[in-house]
Amino acid sequence: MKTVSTKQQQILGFIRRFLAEQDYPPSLRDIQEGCHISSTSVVDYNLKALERLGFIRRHPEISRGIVLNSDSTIPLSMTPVPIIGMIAAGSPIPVPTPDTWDVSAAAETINISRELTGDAEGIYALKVKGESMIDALINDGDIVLMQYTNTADNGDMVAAWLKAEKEATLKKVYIESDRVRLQPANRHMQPIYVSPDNLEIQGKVIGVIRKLS
Amino acid sequence: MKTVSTKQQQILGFIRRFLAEQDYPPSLRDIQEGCHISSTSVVDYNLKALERLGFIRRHPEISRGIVLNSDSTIPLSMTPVPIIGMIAAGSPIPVPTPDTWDVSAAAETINISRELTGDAEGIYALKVKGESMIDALINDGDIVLMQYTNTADNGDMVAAWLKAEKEATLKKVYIESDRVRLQPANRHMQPIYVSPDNLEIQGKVIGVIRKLS
DNA sequence: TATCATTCAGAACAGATGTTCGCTACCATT
DNA sequence: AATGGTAGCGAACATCTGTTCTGAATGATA
Repeated sequence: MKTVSTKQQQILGFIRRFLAEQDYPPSLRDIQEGCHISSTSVVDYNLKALERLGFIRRHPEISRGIVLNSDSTIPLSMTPVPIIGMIAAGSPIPVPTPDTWDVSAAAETINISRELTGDAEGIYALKVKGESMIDALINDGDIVLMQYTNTADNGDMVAAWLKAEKEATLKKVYIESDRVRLQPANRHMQPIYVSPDNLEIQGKVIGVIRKLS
Repeated sequence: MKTVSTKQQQILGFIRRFLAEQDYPPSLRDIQEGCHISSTSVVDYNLKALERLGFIRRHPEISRGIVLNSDSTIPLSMTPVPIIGMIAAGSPIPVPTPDTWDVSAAAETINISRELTGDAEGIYALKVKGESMIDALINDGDIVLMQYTNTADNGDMVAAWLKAEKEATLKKVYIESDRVRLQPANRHMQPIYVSPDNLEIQGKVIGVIRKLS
């Protein structure tokens, strides 16, 4: 393993935050809890990796003997984004809570270049389950980058929940006089029309990532 | 006890140094060794005092959970000086070693305002024993502030060791053609003359402190 | 499928570390 | 001399904390 994994980035970020807040370094168990890691051995394992990669220095047998190396800053060009759950046609869309913002609280994260995320807050990701989003040009296994919002401008691609149909979908929204047009990204497919009352916008899609092998 | 004792200043200084060097706070035992304190309980005792006085914050039951408060800097106007021994007419003058420079290594220290010490390094103190220095206007129990040096300029008050007489004395030195004049601070008293070979200058007197109750 | 490296889980261990307690020493005051 | 507060000593204790070990998933590779 030559590159720093997302878990290691979480740990690194946690140490940095802990240091800023407490003014003393965290213990393994502090990191364990803070990053929701199951065992101290896993923390140790990853800290060793981080040390090997030169991000931190450790003082053996000394409590809280973790020192951040000056160059341990995660490149600003990348930012970890929490993957807060799955999105599928038939199941409710996971909604981020203030807690899930925290990268260290997420079970899974993905590193996104700043070019995609910008500087915005409230970025999270959903993993697409099933092929129901095909008409949005989104396939099974894709990662959808979301920006938290309750509203949307015309033309925005959003994650929408259709209350009556109990269906999640990714579409472009166009607000028309008394109804909302949900337009598939695939221009050859037909839009659907829903009443504003039936629509719940769960977030704005700001990107899609497809990892093929 | 409303004021911070010299031992507490030592501890404070040690914590600051340790933090600067290691980037993580010291344990009680680190402080114990670093300040040559006999028991961790004494460290704990003084840390509690320091916390009460607002110099530090402590996180109970957390290893190295010591945080310096921002205002915990020892006032620059004061600097602790090690008292490395006694000076008496008939006994050799204690000579400072590189080890004794360290305030935290000294058995006793005294806080001196910077007006007296200046910014110089190699400052130490001697406690005067006996009344043999009366002619230097120095009494029993006075503290003599010394600056480490082997040489002296004309007119400097020095701690001198007369080899032949096996005598320690505090006098002003004036180098004359082939001899050295040792002039008492008290102008009414007569100088003595010694050969340069018979003279060992142990340090320059830069101040005298007399504590009268 | 078989194999190997990576990552993790869980537990146990040993050492590091903060806390506490009874006792002593010193010093100023009564 | 008696007293009380401050400071220190030394040891014991409980917890915190880094380390280690065995075994199990997991994924990539052949």
